[in-house]
Amino acid sequence: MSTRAKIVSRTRPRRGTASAAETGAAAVQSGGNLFDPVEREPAYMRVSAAIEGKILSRVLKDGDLLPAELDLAQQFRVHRSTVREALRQLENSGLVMRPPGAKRMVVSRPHANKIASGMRQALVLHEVSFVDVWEAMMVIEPEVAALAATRRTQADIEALLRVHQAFVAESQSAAAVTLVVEFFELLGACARNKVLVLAKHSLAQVLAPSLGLMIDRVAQARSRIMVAQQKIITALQGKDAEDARKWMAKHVRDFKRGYEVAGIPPDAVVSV
Amino acid sequence: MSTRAKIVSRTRPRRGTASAAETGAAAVQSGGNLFDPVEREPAYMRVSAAIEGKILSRVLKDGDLLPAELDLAQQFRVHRSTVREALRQLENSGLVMRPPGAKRMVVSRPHANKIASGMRQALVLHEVSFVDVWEAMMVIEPEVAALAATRRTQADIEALLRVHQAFVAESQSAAAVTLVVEFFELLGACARNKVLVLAKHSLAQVLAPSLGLMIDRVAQARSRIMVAQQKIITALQGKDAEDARKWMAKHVRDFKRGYEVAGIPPDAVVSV
DNA sequence: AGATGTCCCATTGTCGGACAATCCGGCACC
DNA sequence: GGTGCCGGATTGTCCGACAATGGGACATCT
Repeated sequence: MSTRAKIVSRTRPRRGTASAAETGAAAVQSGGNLFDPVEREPAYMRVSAAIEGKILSRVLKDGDLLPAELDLAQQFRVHRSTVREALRQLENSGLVMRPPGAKRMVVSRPHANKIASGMRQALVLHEVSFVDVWEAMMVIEPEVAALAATRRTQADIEALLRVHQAFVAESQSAAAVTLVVEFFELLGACARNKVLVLAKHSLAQVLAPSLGLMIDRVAQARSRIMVAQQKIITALQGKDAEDARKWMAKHVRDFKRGYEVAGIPPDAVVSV
Repeated sequence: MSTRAKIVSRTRPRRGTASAAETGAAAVQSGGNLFDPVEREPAYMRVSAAIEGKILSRVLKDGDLLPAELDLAQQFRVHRSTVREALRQLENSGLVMRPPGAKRMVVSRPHANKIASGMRQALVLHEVSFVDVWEAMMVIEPEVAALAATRRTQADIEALLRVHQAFVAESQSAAAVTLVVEFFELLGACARNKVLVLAKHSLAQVLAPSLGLMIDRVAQARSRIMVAQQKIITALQGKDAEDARKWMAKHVRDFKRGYEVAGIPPDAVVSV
């Protein structure tokens, strides 16, 4: 035994590291390796996985509030610090959150924003270029517009009109970009498809900063955006999917032209 | 002062709670509220934000290894537990990871898998239905196929052929689903667009489980998949974007038919 | 009654310190 | 060259402590 074992030699059970070799069957199949790598998973992982499991299987529902840290620590037979590390993971992935100015944490469904910011991080770090994002928009947005045309309600139209008019009014201010993005978001909502909304949302997030730059530099950008929005709304109003698709495609294509005119190289990577 | 202040009244600076009221300007604009909510952000948040910043701004590059926990603790003037909580956040978001069997953590770009699993969680918790996912595939996959047709290399074709043949050979086994998914992934790679690959990847992940179910239940599913893959490969080989798009659309449409035949209700929500 | 102050407790955020397990590099030994 | 042992570095986990805050319950003031 090491000489470093000072005074006390507390035989602590080392809870996190023992139980290996669980998948006894099918050992001699994976590429000739007789043994699988022994699995050593830290306790904080297991704790967070356990809680995550309860959430995903809806034993813990949206809005429920989690037991206190000490409570959890006792249930898992683990120290509070360990529980806290697990909680930080869950908090980060958006599965639990703390309403501002509250102590206990509550279970929550990750909001689109959470996913989008993760996506943005990934894209930034993978040095994705502007054309990549644009291409994705070119694929998704027109189809979303077409879907929106068939599913929009009257309330949708009115909301879109409000945002459009706000853009017309404030097209010179710095809020213009926000309004353009909001128009896209709203249009996504009309399509009534959560998956596409999520994807769109991320794209918009990533694009927004450079979009602002472009709008500032290109004189006719604002008027072209106005026209496109107008045409799209009209198409939605007439439930004309084909027109909606067409105008949205034109709208998105304009972005690229705008970037060219603004002198932003198309392979510029998106950044924070 | 509370009677609970035992013996020692360590005047600890309470690092996390002080510096409020930083945005002095523009106080009287947000809906008539004179004051912004005072910002109390826990120290572990600040630490993780600080490290995240260094990563996103590439001061810490992919592959660099992070300073030791104690080191960080000293730099941030904070306890090691606090640093560890911050690290758990970064680890969870995929910005740092630990190569199996190493001590120090290394900076890493979040892999597509990481994002996809976050996306999957979100979709599950938002009770997204199968049609939603399918609709998204209907939008994305054909366009990706078209892009792939114009950009594929000879190596791509060969890789696709290998997977296709593996599917033909093993189409009866349980590995069949994996191979179908892999075909999609590979096709995405041909399109040379990271954004679309990311989106596709998530969709495939979400769809895979129920897809397995469907293939097992529907007799002619396998042969239809074979034909579609064959046609798609041929289209890619001839760089025929239009054909690629058309066959992929057919391929994806088949999935829905398969679900109908298999008796899986189209509005069944995806699950873990 | 309603507003306000007081006291206590539960819970979180943070800290200091401790130890075992493990990885890694070096060094003697065969 | 391979092998085994040693010590430093670092992580995983624990223990225990305390301040700050939120939330009640309750008394008090008007």
